[in-house]
Parts: sequence; C-alpha cells; structure tokens
Amino acid sequence: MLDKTFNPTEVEPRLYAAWESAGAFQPKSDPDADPYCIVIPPPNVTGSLHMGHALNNTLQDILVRFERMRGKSVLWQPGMDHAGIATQMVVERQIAAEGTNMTRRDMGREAFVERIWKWKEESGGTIFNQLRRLGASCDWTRERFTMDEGLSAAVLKVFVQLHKEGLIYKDKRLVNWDPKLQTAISDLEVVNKEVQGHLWHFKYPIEGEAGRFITVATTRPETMLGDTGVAVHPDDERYSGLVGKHVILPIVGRRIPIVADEYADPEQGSGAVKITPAHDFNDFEVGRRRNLEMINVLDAGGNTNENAPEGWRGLERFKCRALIIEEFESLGLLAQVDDHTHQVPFGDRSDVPIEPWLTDQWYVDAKTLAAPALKAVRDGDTVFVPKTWENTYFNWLDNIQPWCISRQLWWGHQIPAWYAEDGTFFVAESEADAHAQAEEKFGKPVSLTRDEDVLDTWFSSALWPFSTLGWPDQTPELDRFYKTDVLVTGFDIIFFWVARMMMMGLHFMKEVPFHTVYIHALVRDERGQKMSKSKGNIVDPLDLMDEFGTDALRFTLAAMAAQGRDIQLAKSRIEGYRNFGTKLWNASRFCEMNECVYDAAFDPSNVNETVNKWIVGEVERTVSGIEVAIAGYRFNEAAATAYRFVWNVYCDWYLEFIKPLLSGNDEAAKTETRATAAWALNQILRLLHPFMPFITEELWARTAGSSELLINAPWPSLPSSLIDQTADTELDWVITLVSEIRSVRAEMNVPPGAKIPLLIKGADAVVKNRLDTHEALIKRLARLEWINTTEEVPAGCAQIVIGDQVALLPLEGVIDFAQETTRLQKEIGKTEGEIAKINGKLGNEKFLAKAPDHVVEEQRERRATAQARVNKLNEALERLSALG
RNA sequence: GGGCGAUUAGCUCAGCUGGUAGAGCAUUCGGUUUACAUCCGAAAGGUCGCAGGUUCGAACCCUGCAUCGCCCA
Repeated sequence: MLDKTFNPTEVEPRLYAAWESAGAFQPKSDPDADPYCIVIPPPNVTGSLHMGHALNNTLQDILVRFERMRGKSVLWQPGMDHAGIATQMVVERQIAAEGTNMTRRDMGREAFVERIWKWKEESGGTIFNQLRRLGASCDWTRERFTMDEGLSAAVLKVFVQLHKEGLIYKDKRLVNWDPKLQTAISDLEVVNKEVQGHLWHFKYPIEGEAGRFITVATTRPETMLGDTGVAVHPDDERYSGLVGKHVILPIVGRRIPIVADEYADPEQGSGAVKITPAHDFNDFEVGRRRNLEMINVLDAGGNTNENAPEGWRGLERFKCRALIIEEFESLGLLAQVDDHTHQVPFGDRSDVPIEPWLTDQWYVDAKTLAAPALKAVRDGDTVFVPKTWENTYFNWLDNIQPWCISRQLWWGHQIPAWYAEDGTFFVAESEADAHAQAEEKFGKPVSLTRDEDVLDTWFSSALWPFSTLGWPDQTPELDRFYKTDVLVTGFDIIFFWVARMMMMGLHFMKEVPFHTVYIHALVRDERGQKMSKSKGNIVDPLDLMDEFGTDALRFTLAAMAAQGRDIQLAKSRIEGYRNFGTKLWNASRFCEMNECVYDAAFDPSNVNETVNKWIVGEVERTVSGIEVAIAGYRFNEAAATAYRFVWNVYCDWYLEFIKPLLSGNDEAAKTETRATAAWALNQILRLLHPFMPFITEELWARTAGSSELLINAPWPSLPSSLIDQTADTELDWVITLVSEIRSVRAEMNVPPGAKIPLLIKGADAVVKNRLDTHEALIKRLARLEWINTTEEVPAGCAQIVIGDQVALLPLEGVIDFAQETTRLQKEIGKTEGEIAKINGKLGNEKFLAKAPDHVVEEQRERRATAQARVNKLNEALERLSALG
C-alpha cells in the first residue's frame, strides 16, 4: 500500500543511484538506434548550482529523457571547465587566508599549479552532485574537464594548426588590462559601469606663445603623463591656426604636437582633446594615424613607471590622479572641474577599473573564422530558437574584433610557444618539436624558454562539442554523435561560447557543432530582479528541492519556460506543482486500492465501455500534444498539456466516472475498466517521466509490474485511431450535464448532501441511451436521487438547457420563483449578446465576401446553436411564469 | 546613441498561422461523496499600457507615445 504522500527525501537519492548503477545514462549500444547528443554547457569547476543552472539542466534532462524513451541512443556529455581566473583567485585567497604571507609567486608556478589540482580534487565540481540531485541523467562515466589530458591535446593541436594557418598571431596592441589580477582579459570580460566622476579641464601652454593655452578635458588626469599629442577637429576654425604647433606638457615638460583629427569632437568640452595612445583605445587609433609616440606610463599593477618624470614614479594610479590635479591647480592650469557621469570599464572578476595597456599578446583572427559561422546560421545549418537571438549572434560576429587569447595566469593551458634568446619563437605541439624547429632555423641546438602565459578558458571551451567526444582522435563517439543535436543555454553566453564553438567546430570538423541552439530564459526573482549576490535576492534551488522536492522544482521550471520570456519565480507556483505530484500519487493510490493492475498485454483499441473508449482517446491526444510541444522546444506547453490531462481529465472526471463501474456487478466491465485505468496511469507515468523523473519512477516501480526501470521504458506510441468521436461527444455531454447541475445546485443553495431527482425533457433515443449507460455516474457526480425522462414540466423546477434537452430539477420548496426567473433571464441575456455579436458579423456584406467560407460557416453554426438555446430558455421562462 | 524584449484578472504567467481571452495562486461561498484538505464543488474577477492605422475581423500585424528591463557602444 502506498503511503499517503510521496516522500522525495527518501526516494530521490535511492532512485538516482538505481539509474546510475543500471547504466541508464549511457548511450544504447544498438547501432540501429538514432543518435541524440547534447553537450552540457560546462559549469565552472568553482561553481555551485544556481537557478540558471537548475533551469538549464532541467530542460536538457527533459529532452534527453524524452529522446531516450523514444528509443534513441542518447549521450548527454557532462563536464566542466577550469575557469582560469576564477579558480586561481579561489586558491590564492585560500593561501592568503592561511596567514603564512606566502603568495603564489613565492610558491613558484609548479607548486602553485599542483596546489590548484589538489584543490580541484577536494572541492572542485561540487556542482555535479547538485546536478545529480536535480536528476540530471548525464553519462558521468564520460565526464570531461577542459584541463584533462585529452582536451589539452585538442587545445595544443588547435593552437598549432591555427598558428600555422596564420589565424593565431602575436601582436602588440592595447589590451584590457586588469591591474589587480595582472592579466589581460577579453572585451567580453569587461563590464561597463556608470560612475559619477569629474571632467577636469587642463590648460596646456602653447610652445613659444607665452600666456596662450589650449584647454583639454579628461576624466583620467593621471594619463596626461603619457600624452603625446593634442587633437582638434580639422574643420574647427577656433583651432585651425594651432594645428602643426606644439604644446609643452605641464609637469612632464614634453613637447607634443597639435594635430588635426576627426576624432576630436568640436561639441565636446573645448573641442580639443589630449591624446594618450598607450592608454586609451581611441587615442591609440589617433596615434597610429598621426604617427604619435606611444608612451606607457603604468606598470602591470597600475602604478606609474619609469616613464613618468622623476618624483612621479611608483604612484598608485588614483593617488597619482589626485596629485596631478593638485599640481595643475597650484600651477594655475586647472581651468574648470565639471561633475560628469560616464562609463568606466571594470573587470568582471576583480571589480577594479580596467586599464587599456600596451602589451604583447596572442590573438585569434576571429574575423576570418567568423565568416563560415555567420554563413552557417544564415543558411539555416544551425537554427536559433527563438529565432530572434540570431540577430544578437549576427550583430556580434559582424563586428567582431581580434580575440585576445593569452592570459597572464598560471592556471590553464600554457601557450605552446618557445622563445630563443633573440626573441624568435617557435610554436609546436611539444618542446622537442620546438627544439627541432629552432635547430633547423639556427643551424644548431639553442636553449628555449616557453611562453609563460596561458590561454583564455573559452579557448578550450570553444572545442567542447568535439574535444569531449575524443577529438583529435577519430573515436566512435565522435563519429556517431558529432554534430550534436541541440545546445541549451542562456543568451548571456551567445558571444562567449556559442559563437566560438560555431567557429571552431566549422573550422576543425567542417560541420556545425549542433543543428539547434535553444536559448532559454533568465531566472529572476518574484519582483523581476536579476538574481545576484550583492542584491541578496538569490533563491537557492537546493533549498527549493529540500522544501518541495526535485520534481516540483523541475516541473515549475518547465512550466514557466515560455520562449522569449524571463522567468519570475514565485514560490506559490512551485507549491502548486508539488501538489500536482501529490495528486498523481493519490490517483495511483486509488488505482491500487481498486485493484487496477497494469497488464502489458492490454490493448487500448479493444475496449468496449464508453468511458474507457473516451479516456484512451484522451491519452492519445495528450501524448501527441506533448510530443509536438517538446519537438518545438515549447516546454511550458508540454508541461501544461500533461498537467491538464492528469488533473482535469484523468483525476477530475475519469476516476470519478469509473467509481460506479468498479463497485458495480458487471464483472466484464469491471475487469476492462480496471485494466484501462491502470493502463492510462501507466501511460501518464511515461509521459510525465521527463518532467518529474523521481515520483514517476517510484510509482512505476510499485505499479508497472516490471523489473524494468521507467527511465528505460519506451515512450507511448499510440495510434490516433484511439480517438472515438462518438465517445467524445457522449462524455462531453455528460460532463456538461453534471457541471450545469452542480452549478445550479450551488446557486440555488441546495444542501450539498441532499439528493434530488432529475428529469430530462426532449430526450431522443440517443440521449435515452446515454442516460441509461451513464445513469450511475451521473447520479453519483450530480448527487441525484433518480433520473427520468419526461415531456411534462412539473411546477417548481429549475430548468437547464443542455443542447437539445432541458434538464429539470424539481426543487419545490427550495426554489425561489424570482431567483429562478432572474437566473434564466441572465442566461438569455448572455446568449442574446452572443447572437447580436454574431449577427453583426453575418450582417456585414464585406465579412461574407471576404472571410473564408469555413469561418462564415462556423459563425452560422454558432448563431443557430445560440438561437436554439435562447428559444429553449424562453420556453423555460414561459413555463415558469405560467406555473408560478 | 544603436538594438532587442516586455506591458493580458489582485499576484505569477499562458495565449502557436489574426476568427468565442485562459491557468495556477490569492479572494468569496459551500463541502466528514470510502485516492487526495498538499483535497473536492461552485463563483466572482479583464476597455489585453495609451493613441492612431491596416483588415470583413486585432491581445496578436504596422506607426507613434508612455513605462519597465536587457544587450551593445
């Protein structure tokens, strides 16, 4: 006997272990099975499960379980990335907390990296256990890590090949430099924040013209130490006489030219702008165009360096800023200070202002790689769902910049480039190979040192769809599962990851990595705020799983995953879906109590009882509805279809319908009904399994009479011929009749327990037959004493028009004449309003001329039905007044 | 500044190709009907942000505006 409610805490870990030990997460080896593959968006090794992960992985698991049940050979490839900066920071902080005053530099590279590996073994990947709690059916036997041997080999090969092809190169450019972490970062790792700052106006004296100045404005005064020019707009007449002259840079004393360049905006400030090519991206371009010197005045830590004048060296950048302003003021060269709100770039990891800094870095020629990636989406080889995200993808790839891939970190894939003493470098897959190249070049063995830097984590993540399948080896998995089917992810990493996987996949595999990219919603809190630690509005999915069970959380996320919309997670919804699980549980209890035992040999197309014919058709409709919805990635619709069927059809009506049958004397009907109820429940467990894997598996174990696990059971495959129009019409009529009677009873304040008689006026043979068939259940559900047909209407009846019949409830003594009149009049008014609306349409020549025939026909039918109803209601009203 | 999206019941959200606006929660009324009070039955609740336009017909398509949010610069 089933307990009264489902107990997720006990069941979930047990079933997960059972699935895993049964090997259910591994792809079927059957060579005839269609392959289906999803690669997981690799979480950070430092990560822990948040709502976004919960949603992301729930959706993937729904797809994966669904396709697995549909007989495909399914691989959900799990793994995580090494998260270069984040992981290094975690371990550095840990070392700092030990109070030994050791830094990673004191430890040395080798010891530090070893320490990170140790950390990884101990605390890395906690998220995987959390994904297990979520029920994720990844093939854990194939778990990969971007730093493991195979994936590192892939990285090496890709780097060397792209370098050979000229698509990776070394360049001295301005990069986004993080002075705290002391590494370059990519454009995408920079967050622009609005900051209340100032605009300082500095007067620069014109050379040889005492007392004449040109005023420039800046938000970063400290960079003036590196100024090498002043630019004015070529058309700006105020300054046309000054172009070609020089100014003497205050404090520094450097003589720098005034140049004409369109970058200077005459409308902004004074119209003249200082140019610091080594410390500003725009100035860098101006400097290139106008041949200005590039002077780097900051060191890696953001302090002024030896290029600053004596007395100004070794100053922290913001301290330096303050001193510069002071100095200008005391020199009488500070013309003006404005409050100024502007965007300042911050490192997304370090949260300190980024410095544009001139260094040697490695770059990927993203523009070249982007071309096929753009074409593939334009041609539809890869489709975004919803399609609107393609614009985001196009937009970014159309304007793509060289991708800076080197990072001044120790944790990551070390760049496979070796330098000779003269700076010549050799890119090779191994040190031996580099030496061989060097020997060939120099004609003798030379000593080489390896590039210290490592690659951007996203460089290895970009290879994920094929590196995890074994590339560069030609493994059977690679052959079978690439290209993969769908990538499920949030829009925030379309740039970081999706676009880069497209580029690398196309370049190295000559085929897109996935045919579909499903972009899901962002999960927000109840007030629509993005969840973040600083706002303190994080909802921990683990807490929700504890409180409501995993199935409830999963079902909620699926039900709310409407395309193109963010999810605002309300607890009340989760609670509601927890209740849904309880409902299912209790329906199973009901079946159990009534000896409805599943029989694998049961044939739903062979049932005789109308209710059974009806429910098997409803099951078929539900199954195909869910199939269509999942295939279209409309998870919310799939969930809603399942929910409505289970609760509002199977539980609310079918189980109620069959109660009289089950307690009746017709043994054949009883046997068939038990089998049908059990069969329908069994189908329900299958179709809900992808959404609610735990409760369905548990119920399956207790009801399916099979040692096979539900996770491995086939998805229902039912012929549409199970839908029986006659049974549908008949049961619809019964449902309407019962509902209307209940409604009138409530309205008339008939005591709920009171049994009343029902008379049906206008019953033809078909209706009489229906009444006969369903008498017991109608009596039960409408709380009736008896049912009869009649052509006479006794006094004191409530009259309900149902199709061509009138249901009469003799309620003498209970019924209030005035109240019943009002009720009927209200009903008439409502129906007449409907008719008037339809008449408006049908009376319109243009509507008749232009609307499609079937629409016009539909309106005519509706009018006829409504008219008939009004007539019947009017008759009822007349009878009432005649009798009253 | 450029782009994208949203605005539907008190709240959280559905509404696919334009053709009768829906669900859950909350509310109100009523329930010891032998699966379920994590439940059952009934009810109330909407000028679909505003203004134009297209159309026989608009929550849906177009334009403008307002408010909110996100992405990019």
